Amino acid sequence: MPPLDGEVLDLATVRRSCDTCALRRMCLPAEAVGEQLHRIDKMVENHRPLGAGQTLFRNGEALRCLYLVRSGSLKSVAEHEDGTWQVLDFHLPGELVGLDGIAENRHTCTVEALQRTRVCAVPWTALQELARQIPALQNQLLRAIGRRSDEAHRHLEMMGWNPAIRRLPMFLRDLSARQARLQLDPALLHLPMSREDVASYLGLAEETVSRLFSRLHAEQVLSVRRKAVQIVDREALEALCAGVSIGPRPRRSAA
Amino acid sequence: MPPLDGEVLDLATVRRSCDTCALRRMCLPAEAVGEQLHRIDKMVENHRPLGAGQTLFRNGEALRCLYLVRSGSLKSVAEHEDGTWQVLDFHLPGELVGLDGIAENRHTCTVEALQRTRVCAVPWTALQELARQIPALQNQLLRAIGRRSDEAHRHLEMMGWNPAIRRLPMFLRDLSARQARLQLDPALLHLPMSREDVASYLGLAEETVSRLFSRLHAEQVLSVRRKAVQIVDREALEALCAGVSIGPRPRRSAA
DNA sequence: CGACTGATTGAGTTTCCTCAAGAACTGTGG
DNA sequence: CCACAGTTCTTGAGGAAACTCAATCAGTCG
Repeated sequence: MPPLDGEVLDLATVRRSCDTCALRRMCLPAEAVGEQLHRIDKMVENHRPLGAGQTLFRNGEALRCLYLVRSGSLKSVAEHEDGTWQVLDFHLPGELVGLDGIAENRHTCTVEALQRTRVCAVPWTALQELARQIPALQNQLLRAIGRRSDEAHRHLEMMGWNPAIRRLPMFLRDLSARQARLQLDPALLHLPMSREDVASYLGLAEETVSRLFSRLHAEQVLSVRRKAVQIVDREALEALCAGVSIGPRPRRSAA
Repeated sequence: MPPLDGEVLDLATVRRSCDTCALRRMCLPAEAVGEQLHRIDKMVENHRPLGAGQTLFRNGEALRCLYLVRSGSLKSVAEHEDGTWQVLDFHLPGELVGLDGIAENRHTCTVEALQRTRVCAVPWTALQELARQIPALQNQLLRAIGRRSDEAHRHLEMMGWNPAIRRLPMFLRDLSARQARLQLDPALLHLPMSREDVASYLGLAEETVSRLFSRLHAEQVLSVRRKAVQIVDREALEALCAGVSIGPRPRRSAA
């Protein structure tokens, strides 16, 4: 069996308590102390590990829980009526999943594990109730949802006006930063998703993504071997991210 | 002076109280009753009307209030470092504005009036506090933020894999539905934004949008005269929205 | 070791962008 | 009230980025 990706912290161990969890600071109980922490802890359900390709929940299902990724990774997929689909997000350890169900009390996308993945499950009604009692938790929750739409907006900005050669570096930079937060080497990426997934996420064709990887490899910006991607020249990568935009011309300052 | 757009309900009148507001059912106090309604009402600040082009808040400003559009319309604009910008959203009466500031306690985009516009302002800290006391309000608030990211995701889906000829009809259909909620004629649109704004929102060039309007006019789907757009053949418009997608091929059902 | 899935590369085509010019509307001042 | 200047919108021509189709090349798993 190949070594699992993203297992450098002791994330793979079965959850004991929030108190001892390596991800606590990135999680909902980030600011909770003592008794509060205990109440949050009691609420969390264990959830059996997901194998690659298994779904955490499906589009249309009622919202039951929010999930926090402990180890592994997942993707959020929007499924269209005509059978096409689109990757909306990837989820790494420490990230909250399931927020898509809040508006309608029903999930609006399907979340699927990209590899063997463990999550903590937090029942939504209990969480809402507890948030009412613990102001810091309410705040944490509101901000988590807010962050989700900010991220969607950043995704939108990337898709809107950047050529492909800029999108892929931006994606890799983002992944790298998220790895860094997990105390993993920010230069050594193990993409858990397929080229097709990356392409869908970036709004490009699979072939285009593949060509770009090859090109960046040839130009010594990356070292690419299938899913193992190493950032060889970070400055060059950043330069690509910052490359001249082809968006609308700068506006004259409005009234 | 030309007649203002979107003034069919008595939205233009100065706010008296949430109790008598035509937009109440779409607003935060939707489910509040009696004493609760009064407490929400007391919290709302009057806000002077904005002229076309004036900003409600700017990118980077601290989050002070959420705003509810009473009449008129606004756009959310993301401003990039290199001077380019992108329209992320349009806001019509009954819609909540300012949620972009929640994650970081600081606004991440600039919101600008497209025409003469009135809003109600709700101080954020007071709202948070009150939400703690009124569960229905907390729920309303969480769902409002959740809805915002769902909308961003739908926007993303539209931008990701639809040809231009499909994006514009989808945009018009969306606007039409939002007008219908305001009890305005869903077939008669008065676009308050410029072609450039529409183009930016759809991730297209201004010229492309213009050409598409002309084409849809020629094909009797729309009647277009500058900002006055009439949906002549709704079925045809829907058909365009549903047109064959060029996204990734349908997935075989995953494990 | 062979079949299968996923990734890469090539060739040709399409969509949509850019640049550029002209038309329509808006508002201002004579 | 009309003429003119400034915007905004429309239309045309040409080109480039990225897509589709198709074939080949790893790697993986039974």
